[in-house]
Amino acid sequence: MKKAKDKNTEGIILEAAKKIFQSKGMDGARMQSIADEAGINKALLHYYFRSKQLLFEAVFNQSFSMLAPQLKIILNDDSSIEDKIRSFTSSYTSFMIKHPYLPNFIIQELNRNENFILKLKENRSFPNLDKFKARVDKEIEQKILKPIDADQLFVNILALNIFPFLGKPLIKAFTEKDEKTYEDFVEVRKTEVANFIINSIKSR
Amino acid sequence: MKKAKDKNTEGIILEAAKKIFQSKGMDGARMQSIADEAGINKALLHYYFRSKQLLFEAVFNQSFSMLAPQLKIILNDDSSIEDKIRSFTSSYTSFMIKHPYLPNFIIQELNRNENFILKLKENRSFPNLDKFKARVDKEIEQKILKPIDADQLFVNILALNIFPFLGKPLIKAFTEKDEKTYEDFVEVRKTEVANFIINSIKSR
DNA sequence: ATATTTGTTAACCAAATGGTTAAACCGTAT
DNA sequence: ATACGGTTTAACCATTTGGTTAACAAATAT
Repeated sequence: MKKAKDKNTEGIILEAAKKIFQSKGMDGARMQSIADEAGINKALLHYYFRSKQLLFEAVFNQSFSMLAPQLKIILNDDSSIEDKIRSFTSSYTSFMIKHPYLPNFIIQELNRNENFILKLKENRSFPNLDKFKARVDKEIEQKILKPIDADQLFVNILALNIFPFLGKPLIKAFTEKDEKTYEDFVEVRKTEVANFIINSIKSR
Repeated sequence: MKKAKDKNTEGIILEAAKKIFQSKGMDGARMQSIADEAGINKALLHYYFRSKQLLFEAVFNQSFSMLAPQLKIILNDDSSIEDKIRSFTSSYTSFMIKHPYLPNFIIQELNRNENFILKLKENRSFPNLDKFKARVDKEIEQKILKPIDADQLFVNILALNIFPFLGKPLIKAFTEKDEKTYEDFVEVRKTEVANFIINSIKSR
């Protein structure tokens, strides 16, 4: 369970906290569970991170910042919209297969605390749609794409990629898939979702 | 705050519990808050619903069963896939505008307790995809639709419709919309999402 | 009218929970 | 070796929380 170099207590705590917070959420997580998971005394949590709230924020910020590199693919890359969509869809899905709790965690906590996202927007290099929008509009003008609002397209791309991880229990039940079948189903989406989107927006 | 006929305490409790549970979740909700919201003594909650868990389940089941009529549009209707998609997209979005907490609540609690959905699957008339699948396959054979896996299509439809409510804070931040602009954005989706899907799957 | 059942409340309780404290531990510089 | 700094722990604390109890109120039956 412990990471690379031993005795990096702060890192061990963060790792344990990430695991507990991501699966139980802020309200459901217990400081004692995090301490147990990290194999340390509960007081140490407070020694390193003062309060549950601050520990949570550390975990949340770290989790959220894992998304940025993914979004860069679609937002700050110079390739065509079609290429952006294909590479984002494939890369994002691969990434989330490795971090299945991440989407639900982020979405949930953002909904729990509306003004949480405001902090994020100020501080870090928050994702910006301008370049993406410009490219969409350009390709529409060039008749490569059919007319579509860039925001709508962006939300569609996110929706199709993220939802399978958010709604997994629901989808598994509706489509009567077991764990293995569901994994295959998601794997297929790496290419199918891109085709689905491009089919819809490309001029012919 | 009180509903129609006064003195229906059980109903008042359920209404209050729905409000609190939907906005705070199972873990974040406090029995005292629910009692306050209902304007009654906390002990009455236990008098009518024994425990927090049972009260929660009552709320959850009621909330979940609100979805069934919506899904019927797409699953058990005899119209064409195109018509199903158009009417579902419009009707579902209208419905969720009126119940904005519902999607996040359901998704969140299903993720929190995986075997929760098993109970649902047994008891009630759980949504079934068979008819939808048959119709998709039929229309593919008739060359009305391009080949597509019905499960994938179904998930795409859900994703595009539900995600704007799940990811609202995220989307608002990314696309820099305020509350009003976001409402308009969602309103537009009632038709745009249907067009987007149909564009993608229809043969020409 | 009166007994009985149903509904409602204030006060209380035990367990859980986030957080604190004071002492112990341990590596390192003196 | 010893004093000193940061690190770690066991024990503790105050508050919160879900849940209970016993008494009271209000219908309903007799």
